[in-house]
Amino acid sequence: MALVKINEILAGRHTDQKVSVRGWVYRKREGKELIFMVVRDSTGVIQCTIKKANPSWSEAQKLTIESSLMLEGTAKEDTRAPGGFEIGAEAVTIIGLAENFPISKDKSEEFIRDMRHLWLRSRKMNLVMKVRAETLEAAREYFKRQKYTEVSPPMFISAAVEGGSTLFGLKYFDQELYLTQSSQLYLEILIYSLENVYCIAPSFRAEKSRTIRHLTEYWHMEGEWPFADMNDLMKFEEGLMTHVCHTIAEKCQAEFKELGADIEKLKAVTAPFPKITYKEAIDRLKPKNPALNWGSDLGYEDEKVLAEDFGKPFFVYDYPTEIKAFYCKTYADHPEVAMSVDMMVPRIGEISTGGAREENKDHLIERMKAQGLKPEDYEWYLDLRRFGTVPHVGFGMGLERLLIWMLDLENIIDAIPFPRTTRRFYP
RNA sequence: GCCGCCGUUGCAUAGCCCGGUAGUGCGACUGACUGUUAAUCAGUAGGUCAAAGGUUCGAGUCCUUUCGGCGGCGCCA
Repeated sequence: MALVKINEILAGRHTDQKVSVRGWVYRKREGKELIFMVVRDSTGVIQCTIKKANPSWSEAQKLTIESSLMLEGTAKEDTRAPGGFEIGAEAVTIIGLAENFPISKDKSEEFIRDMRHLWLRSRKMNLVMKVRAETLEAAREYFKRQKYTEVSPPMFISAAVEGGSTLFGLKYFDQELYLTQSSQLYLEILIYSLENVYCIAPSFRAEKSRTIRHLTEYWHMEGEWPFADMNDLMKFEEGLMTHVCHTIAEKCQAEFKELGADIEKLKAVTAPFPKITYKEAIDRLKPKNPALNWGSDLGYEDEKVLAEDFGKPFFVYDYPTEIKAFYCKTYADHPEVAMSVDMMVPRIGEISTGGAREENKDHLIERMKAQGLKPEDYEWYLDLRRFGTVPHVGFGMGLERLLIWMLDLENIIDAIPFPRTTRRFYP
């Protein structure tokens, strides 16, 4: 008897054949002559029936929600069954009898967050995790096609990438270390050997943000490469975003359908994206928000207004130097403007930040001092400018922010299996 | 960091404004019934109302504080 996956049966590939499935009880309805067992595995759910005359009847009666089991029977097409197919069970074997499952149809957000380890079994989380995996795969595929080498940066670091206020500190034997908030500086080291590099790794931020788009631990897709400028950077980001959206639209149709997410939005993503400068953004927003001036940070509300206008991913670039990090390259003829670019999407705002990096050692030291940073803390970073410095660019994109936009998720915590927020780190 | 909302049985909730024996649905258990779609019907069990203090003859309800949770802004991806 062939051991099969449930989605194969639902695709009609085993109709009228004897099959064996392994999985868990998703629903159960018990009658006097007939028991309906809805069984799930990693690929889907299918209704199974067993009649009272069957020797396994008493075993089936014992089944509880989320018990694991092996079930053998005949796959049949049946319009009465949800999904159009069902298995007429001939033998049922309980593998692990489940206790009373705590998650039922009445559940609050708070409760399913406490039950995350069990909620991950839900259809919703199952589907989102599959889209997440496909997204990672599509991103890697794009980087690889463009001849980028995947590298592995450290999570323990000794100095901050930016200010330092958002770093998690930790005891490292007798020293104080931090968890990385971006792998950018380490990618910058590696371009001198491998040229085009990328990584997909966690970033940690100790921001006490209380929103639907912040995690303290999130997955960061970062790329960095030499001999490139702002145009190259935006072109690459457009290409990555387009490739990921189109690949997901093709590969995850079933997941989007069951989740009720809009797949047309992904198909509509095409390069080139709209691009506006920071100054143009300020001019556009000024009538609605008179408080904005050159030098103002664009707030989330401002970004949302812009995003609603475009209705799709777009870039804002050329920000004031004073609101950007020390490593941002500035224009030689007007140093008050930094070569920095954010990609924004509707509802979420920023999903990526990138820019050209300052390659001149003396300018870099000036910028560090202006921001109250000690150049001696960044000796190895300055060495990169001492030994064969090169113009280079890079960016970082938040994987979970990309996912909540693609899937229309209400909260970023559903884009990652084990979310860490300011208040939650269990399980 | 600032602001707002919430906490009643395993789960979801009513009751709080206007103080007077804590009610319902789901789940569990018992039984009936059913090609059912997280079915339906009958019955049973299940609650120091987040904690502490205060007001009161009397507090789930009013007041204060604390704890826990959620969200908005700031900050960011």
